[in-house]
Parts: sequence; C-alpha cells; structure tokens
Amino acid sequence: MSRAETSRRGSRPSRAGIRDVAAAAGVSITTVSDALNGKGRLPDATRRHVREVADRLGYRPSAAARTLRTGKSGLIGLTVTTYGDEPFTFTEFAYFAEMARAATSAALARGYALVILPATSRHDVWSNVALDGTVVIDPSDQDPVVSELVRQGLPVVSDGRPAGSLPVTAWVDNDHEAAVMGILDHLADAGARRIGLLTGTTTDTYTHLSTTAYLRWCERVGQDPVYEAYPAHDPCAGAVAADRLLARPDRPDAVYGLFDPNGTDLLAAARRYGLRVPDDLLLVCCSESTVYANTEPPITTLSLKPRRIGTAVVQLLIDAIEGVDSDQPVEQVIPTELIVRTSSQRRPPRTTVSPPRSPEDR
Amino acid sequence: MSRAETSRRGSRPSRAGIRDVAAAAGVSITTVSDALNGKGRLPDATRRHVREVADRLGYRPSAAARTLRTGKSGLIGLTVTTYGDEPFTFTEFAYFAEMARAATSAALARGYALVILPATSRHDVWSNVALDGTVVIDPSDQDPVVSELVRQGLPVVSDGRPAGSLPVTAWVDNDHEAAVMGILDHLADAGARRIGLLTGTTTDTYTHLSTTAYLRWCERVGQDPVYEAYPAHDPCAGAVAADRLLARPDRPDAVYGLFDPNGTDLLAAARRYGLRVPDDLLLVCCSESTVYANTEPPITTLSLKPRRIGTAVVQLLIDAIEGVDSDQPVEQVIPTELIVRTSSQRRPPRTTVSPPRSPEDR
DNA sequence: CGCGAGTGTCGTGGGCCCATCATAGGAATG
DNA sequence: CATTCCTATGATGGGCCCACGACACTCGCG
Repeated sequence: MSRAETSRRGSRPSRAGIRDVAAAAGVSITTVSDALNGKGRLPDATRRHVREVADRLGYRPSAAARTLRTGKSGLIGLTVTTYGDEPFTFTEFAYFAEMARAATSAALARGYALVILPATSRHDVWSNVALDGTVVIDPSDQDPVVSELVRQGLPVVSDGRPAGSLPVTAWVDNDHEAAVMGILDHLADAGARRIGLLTGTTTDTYTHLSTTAYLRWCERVGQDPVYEAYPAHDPCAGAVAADRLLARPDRPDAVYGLFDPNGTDLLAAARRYGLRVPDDLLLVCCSESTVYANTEPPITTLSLKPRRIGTAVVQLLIDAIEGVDSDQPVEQVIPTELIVRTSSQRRPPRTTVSPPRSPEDR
Repeated sequence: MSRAETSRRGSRPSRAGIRDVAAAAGVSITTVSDALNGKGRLPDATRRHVREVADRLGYRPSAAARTLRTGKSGLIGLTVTTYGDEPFTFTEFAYFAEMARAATSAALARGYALVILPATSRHDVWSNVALDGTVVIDPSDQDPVVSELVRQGLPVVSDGRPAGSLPVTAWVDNDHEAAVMGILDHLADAGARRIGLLTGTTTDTYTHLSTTAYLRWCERVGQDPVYEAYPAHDPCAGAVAADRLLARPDRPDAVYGLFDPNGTDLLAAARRYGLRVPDDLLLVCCSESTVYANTEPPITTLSLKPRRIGTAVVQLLIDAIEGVDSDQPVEQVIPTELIVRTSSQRRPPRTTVSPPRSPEDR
C-alpha cells in the first residue's frame, strides 16, 4: 500500500526497519522515531501504539544508521601503550586487569561500551571503528596514536600524566613521588639503613618519576643510591635483577620494587642468599595482586587504586564527550594506599590484618 | 566548481569527507573510493595521486557510513554470563583474563576489534552497538541474550558447551569429564584412598559436567563421594567450604578443587588442621594462576588452556561472519593440561620443573 | 451570529549523514 | 564501427531532525 511496502523489492530476510514499523502502525517514520525516543509531542496513545507495533515486529534501530546521523557511537576506545607489542598486558600486571574492569563497568553504567584497541597503530582497525573518545594508558611522549586522535577532534583521557606537551583532554594519575617518599620513610622508620630500588629501564613516566623520587630521597637523607634496572616487560629479567641487587657488595637491608612480580622475585632471591624477611631484609613492592597477602611472609604492597583510576578516567572522558563542564579538574590525582604487612616491619605487628577491601574503594 | 564544493555550506571545522578528496584530486567520488580500497581498474597514476591527496587532507573514511553501507562493522562482542551481575570477573579468575586477552589478540590480527558487553541485557548498550557477531562465555540454558542475537541473524560462538538446545553457531570447550577422570586417576596413582571434591552450586555446564564425572568415577572405583559445594562467585565461601571439607569425619586424603582460588584455600585449611601436603593430603586445583608454582609446596594445577580457547572461539566466529566454510568442525574440543607439581606426588619428584610456557600454547 | 485571526496540538516531508556499488556513459584505440 | 578502459551518475543503506502543514478550537470584532 504505502511506499514503504512496495519500495522494498522481493524477499525480505533482513530485520525490520523503521519504515516497516511506520507502515504497520499507520504513521509516519518521524512519528515512530519520536515515539521510541521519547521526543516530540505525541499523545500517549500514539506512543504506546507505536511501541507495541515495534515490539511485535521485533524492531531494533540500526546502530550504524544512528551513529551516522547523530555522530555519536557510544563507543570508547581503550589502549595500552606500555611494554611491548602485545595489545595489552592483562595477565602480567594485575593493575591492568583491575583498571580495565573498572573502566568497563563505569562505561557501561553510563551507556557506553568499551573497545580494546592495539597501541601499535594498525590503522585498519582504528579507522574501522567509530569512537566517541579514547582512554590511553601510559601514553609515551609524542605518541602518534594520541596525536592522530586529537587531530580528529576526539577527546582523549590518559591514565598517567602525559609526558611532554601531549595534548590530552584530561588525565588521571597517582602522586608517584609522594608514594615513593612515603614508602622510603616507612622503611626507614622500620629501621632500614640502606634502601635499594628495583626499577625499570623503560621511559614511561611512572618509572621515571618513581626513580627520580628515590634519588632525591637518597640525596636528602644522605644515602648512596642502590638500585638495579631491568626491562619491565620481561618477567625473567626481573628475577635476575632481584638477584643482582641482593648480590651487591653494598647489599641493601630494605628494597622497594616498582613492579608487580618484584615481591615474589625478591623473596626468592632473599631465600637463595639465606636472608630472612623481615629480619634481615625489609620488602615492599608495588602490586595489586592479592597473592602477597598469603606469601611467607606476607609482603607489604603499594596499591595504585586501579579501580578508582579506571572509573575516574572514564567519567572524565564521557564528561568531555557529552560536553559536561564538570566541576572536577581535568587533572585528577588519586591517592595511593600502602598495605602494610609483615615484610616491612621489624617487630611483627600485633595484628596483621590488611584493611578490608570494600568493593569500590580499591 | 563541482557540487561537492558548493553543497557544503559555511565554515567547515569537521573532518574531510570523501567529497573533499574527490574535489581536491579533481576526480569523482567513485574513483576516490576505488583508489583507496584497491578496487576497480584504475591506472596506477590516478591511484597514487588520490592517495596522496587523501593523505594531505588527512582523510579518514567514516566508519559509521561504511558500516551502514556494507553491513559489516568489524566489531565483535564478548560477554560473560557466569557468576553474578558484574560485567565480567576478570580479576577473580585468571581464566577470564587470559581468555579475553587471547580473544582480543586473535580478533585484532584479523582486523576486528572486541567490545566487552554486560551479560545482563541492558538493552540500551547492546542495541547501540553494531556487532558482526558475539562470543558468549558460559551461556546459561535458554540464555535470552543469545536467543535475541540469533534471532537477529548474528553468529554466536560460545566458550563452553551450550546447555540444552541453545542455537549457537559453534562452540569450543574442554573435555571436562576426561580432565576430571584423568586427575582422579592421577591422584589414585599417587596413593589417594579417598578423594574429595570442592565444587560449586552454580548450574553452568563446567560445574555440572565436572561434578557428574566425579560421581561416576567414584561409582566406578567404589568410593563414597566426599564433596562440598559453594557459590563460586563468593571468594569467602570458598575458604569456608574448604575448611568444611577437611573437617568432615570422613576426611579425604586428596582433594580436587574446581575453581581458581581453591588451591590457596585448601592449603590454608590443611595448615589449620596440621595436615602436611603432600604427605597427609594430596592437592590439585583447576587454575591458570602462576602463583601455584611458588606456593609452599607448589600445587598441581589443571590448565584449561584459555589462550587456545579464546583464539579458537574468535577464529570460528570470524569464519562464520565472513562465510568461510572452514574445514574445522563447529564443535571444537581443546585438550587440557595437567601441570604436575609437588602437591600431588607422595614421593617428591626428582625435578619439580613445570613445563616451560611458550607464549602461544597455554 | 458569522468570519478571520490567533493559539496549540499532532503529524508529515524531505533533506542529511557518508561511503559503496551497479550501471551507464565517454574517450581513446584498433 | 567495435572494443577496451576508465570515470561519472545516481541509487542505496536506516534513522534523525528542521521546518512546515493540517486540523481543531477559541476569541474578538463587526
């Protein structure tokens, strides 16, 4: 009867379109659109009727068409640049898993979905997906991916203070200097005389800021720096570096490890040299892994609160996408948390309970 | 001059379109499309020229428009149904992290990107993203999400044998019965007289098949079943159930735990009861976590090979999307791997090395 | 009482987003 | 004149939104 009915030629295995709904409901396309989207001024009767017909036909609006028309896809990119070519390092570092999980939840809660994309700009994938914005974890200086995205006018929020003058829309990070200072003070309070550092050779800001803070602290208290650096993406290199650190003539009596597996590696190395923890060696490492609550002895860890970071990053990004001028500053600093366990206390504490983890605040 | 030049009105802060490239290169829109997509028969000179101009203008084809026209978005959904409302349980179970990572890599390698979606059908998100197909992990019987997707004609591949007559396009799974049987035989060989099981109360196929296999094995060898079940999504319940199992009057002298954290929980429970592992109690659990290589003692684990599963699932899905009639069957069974460590051997083995992990085969 | 202007409600038409593809058209060559 | 080659035209995909149109009803004034 109507044009919609006849213009579709032949068989129709495809899904019902807005046209079909309009024809079946006896109204115009616009009315269908308005009725389903809650826009326009329509009597409730019409609205209900259209919705019924749409349901009956199993109508689902085409996401592609809507995206094309509105310019919004409801998709957010997530990309991890750090440590090598693998698309992301979920397994190696619990931090990424937690952060990605929180980011996904936060995005979904606001009606967006998260797309995981490779750091290495395989252009075909990046340009095949319509993004409203992107979260970049640890962007390197002059990151080409970021530049390209910004050039296209897309908002970019980074996890990690951007190096140089990378033009990100907003960023979220911990205060790594303060965290390192706090740990070193904590170890010194526990009786450490010479504190060593296990650090990385990579050039990301986390490694850089932490190492610098360590060196400054040493200068302030008048201690000679004792540290070993290794390529953080190589799990075996970590064990070797831990061993080297404890084999030095100026062996430290306390060590802070910047990366997740350092705790286990340092513990193993200590065993090899017959060092007791915490009696002969105090240990702290930066990790989100719950493993360290059950090691022998339990190891004190620094948590960077990846859940809060993941949530914050996504909130900032969506605010930027939707043009919400939030009161939040575009630079957000998330506090770290030192979870003190046996490994960093000379005298065993009265109770070794770690703070209870509430689902959100972590 | 051309229509493209004049039809755009006013200022143009937006990205360059194919029109602009055509105008700038002095050719038609079709020629631009063909030149960039490698289609049609064009002289190389034209092709190069168009590409140059496109680069100069920073032209990126609109993903939304392409999707609308071609009907392909290059996007694959990944959804986890198991264990509660949280969008996915990355952290709790290393299995998911590994599997998702492998799936992401495999998708990217074939030019697709992965979108993580919630199992609970928040319709607004699902219908806002144009998917070419979906991977469903552990679909429950009569899963509404799966039904809806299939109704729309989208291919769905599941990780885990679908229960009932769920109409998935293909599925990948381990042979859980064989795996459990193998472990029980392994424990019996090591001298176990009464083998207990730590299982779940959930109704997913993994739990169901594994438990059934255990009961059948018991029947075959004439042992009374000794098992405790708990809701797998609750980490605390696991510790309690482990304790209950070892507190029973008919205490088992060997236990297999179906879930990732069971190893740690059982080890802790054993300590509380003064049981030595492996002397008084043999232990195996199903886990992808590397922590069990370093526990005291190291614990034998069953690996379900999540990387291979994640890869296989995505390959099958993309084959279905692209209409490739692969030689592969639509039902793929991935072999499991038992990583034997100290906890399941009465006499300490001569060497306790676990097999070296190659990057892909895991 | 009659008629046009004024006000409001409800709905419709057609353009638009942008790239792709089938087909028709034109130029050059044998 | 026929045959290659190459390029242009126009339709298409599906939903959203601006700008109106149809219609009903009220009010004011002659």
